[in-house]
Amino acid sequence: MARRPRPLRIATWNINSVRLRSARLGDLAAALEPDILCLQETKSPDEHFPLAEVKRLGFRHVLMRGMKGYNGVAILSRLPLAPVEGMPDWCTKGDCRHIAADIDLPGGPVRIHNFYVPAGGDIPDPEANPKFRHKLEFVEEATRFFQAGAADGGRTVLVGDLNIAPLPDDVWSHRQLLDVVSHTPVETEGLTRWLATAGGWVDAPRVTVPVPQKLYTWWSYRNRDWRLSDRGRRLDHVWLTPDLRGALKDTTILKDARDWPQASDHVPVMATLLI
DNA sequence: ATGGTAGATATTCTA
Repeated sequence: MARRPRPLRIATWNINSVRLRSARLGDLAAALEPDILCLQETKSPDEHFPLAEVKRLGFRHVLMRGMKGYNGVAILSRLPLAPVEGMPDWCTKGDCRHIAADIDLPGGPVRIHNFYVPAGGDIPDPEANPKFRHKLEFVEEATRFFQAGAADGGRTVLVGDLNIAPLPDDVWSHRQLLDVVSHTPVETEGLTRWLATAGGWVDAPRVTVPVPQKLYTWWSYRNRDWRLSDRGRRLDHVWLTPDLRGALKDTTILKDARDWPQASDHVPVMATLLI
């Protein structure tokens, strides 16, 4: 008798300070009911992470990698997690931009990679701008990591703020953003090479909302009225290894979160798998 | 063409 597949909801959110916005985690949990929630830009050393609050919300299993002031990632889970050890120190900077875990599930584990790719500064020139060079090198290193077989075990979900909007319909104006960091050809081509690793990742939100529909996950703080101007970009991603393509049931982009009190400039993205 | 806002931290960096 075949086991009945059950929904597994995996969400990602650049929270832009977990200490400032810990109360919004309850709003997110109520709205999306994720089983797994991956955070980026927690901006908190691990000893100051609001762990008790997160556990009260039902995320009893938490892995984090934080530092003072910047960066920081975490995986919150209702299901048991096993940390994946021995991951690279990306660009040898020790700067808390990646954490990985195995979720214990019937039929075997599902591996989660949670990434926070460098934003890259303002000037899209790797010679003039070390932050942009770091971004390109980070994406190349991640590409080599998966080319070398890091997801060959299958059943892998890669999420995070990748800080690149790869497709023309992932930005409000393809033409006007071609020389803006996050949508330059050198970045989108780099992300496309990363996407082609692991046998070809499935870009989950683009399965349920195909091009040429516009799809954004981030709206700048520097707009008078983000909804009216709608100058968004799709910077936050959920990718699946090909063996999970058939399990993909739906995706959700929680646009309403951009209007929450003290909103993050990113909104949560979730994939529902039947697994 | 420019500057606009937000967060952590410390008087500036990152986004």
